[in-house]
Amino acid sequence: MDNRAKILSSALKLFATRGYDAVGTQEIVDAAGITKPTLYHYFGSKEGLLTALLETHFESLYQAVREAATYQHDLPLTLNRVVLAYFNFADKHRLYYRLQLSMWFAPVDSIPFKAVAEINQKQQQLLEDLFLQAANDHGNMKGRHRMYAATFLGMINTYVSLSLNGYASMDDELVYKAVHQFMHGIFS
Amino acid sequence: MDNRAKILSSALKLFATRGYDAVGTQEIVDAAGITKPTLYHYFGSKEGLLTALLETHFESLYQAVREAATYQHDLPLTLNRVVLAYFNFADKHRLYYRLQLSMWFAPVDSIPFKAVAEINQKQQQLLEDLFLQAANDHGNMKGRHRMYAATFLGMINTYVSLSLNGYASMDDELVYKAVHQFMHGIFS
DNA sequence: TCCTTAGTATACCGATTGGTATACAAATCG
DNA sequence: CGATTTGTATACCAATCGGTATACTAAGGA
Repeated sequence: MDNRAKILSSALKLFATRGYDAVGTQEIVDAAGITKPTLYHYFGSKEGLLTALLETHFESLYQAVREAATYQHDLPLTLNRVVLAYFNFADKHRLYYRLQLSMWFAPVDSIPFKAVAEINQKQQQLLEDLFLQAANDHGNMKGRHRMYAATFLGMINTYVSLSLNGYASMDDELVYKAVHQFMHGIFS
Repeated sequence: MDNRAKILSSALKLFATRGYDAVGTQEIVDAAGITKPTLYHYFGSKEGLLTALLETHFESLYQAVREAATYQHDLPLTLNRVVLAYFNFADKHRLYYRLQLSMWFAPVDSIPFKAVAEINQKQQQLLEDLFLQAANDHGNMKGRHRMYAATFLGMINTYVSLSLNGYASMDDELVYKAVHQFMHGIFS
């Protein structure tokens, strides 16, 4: 692992568990076993480090969700795939997903929120497109694709958060439960 | 408005928009028009100020939700009341709800998370009790009260967040939509 | 009136903040 | 080989961090 990777790894661990603003650059470089000029050589600023962290990890989540979210006239199947994609990713990159989750509702004028805004928007867009297409096959869904996208992602993040904190496990059963509840509610 | 109230007000605005760790005590006292010893006289520490902020505002949310969540063998009605209670509160105390929301998924080892943990637990407990009682009338809900509570609160917070950012408005229609989706899913 | 208490300001504390000027070493390239 | 680029450390910067010692004022009770 080269120094750049060491810095990313240390920063991920610290940001995800204590928060961006609560962790100083000195602590990061100490944990990485290097010094500050090296950090600033690779990332330019503390904010640049955070951005690089998101760019490094988000791309693979984005690709996975994008593939899962291609609509083929079977909404239940597609939603299952999307939830599965999120669960697989979050389970494989637990620390990173913790970080992304902690930035999801960050204060609007904070650095973390600005850094994560594009990521949130890209996820929202993928899901909006999906529900927009699905509305062609399910007339009663028309005009609600934005709400569906937001609440679906909200539900996924709720389940992931429960799992990351040990109150559930991201297995096939939870995927089924999540999708079923989203589609049919709690009464069936 | 006395000095204590001035400090609480300034701190709320700053914490909610920029985040607890990103705002220094000096900035808070400057905004309040007083000096540091006054802040430490009333709150003891920066963390104590945050705690006082939560205690000051959460109680009225808790009372409102507790009344709304008393089950009388009509789950749809009760859920409507709960969502309405949240919307009314969040709309009346927008800044505070932004703060509470930003701390909801805060990193586990951060001060904000520890400060908000009890609040999260109390809300979860209210909703768990509700779904536990409801499960007596709806057999197919049995054993899922924890999940229902978590996802219901997750959905409420998703809707509130959308509204606080201007993508929806917390009116009766949104209450109906939220409850309907939670109970019957998206297909009806 | 005297004493105590609450509240507030001035001025300061050591530690840490994000960030950098300088120098040097290793690798790369012509 | 010599020159240039990349990477890294030492040592430092002004500014800010959370917090406080001291002194003062105003108010209330005995």
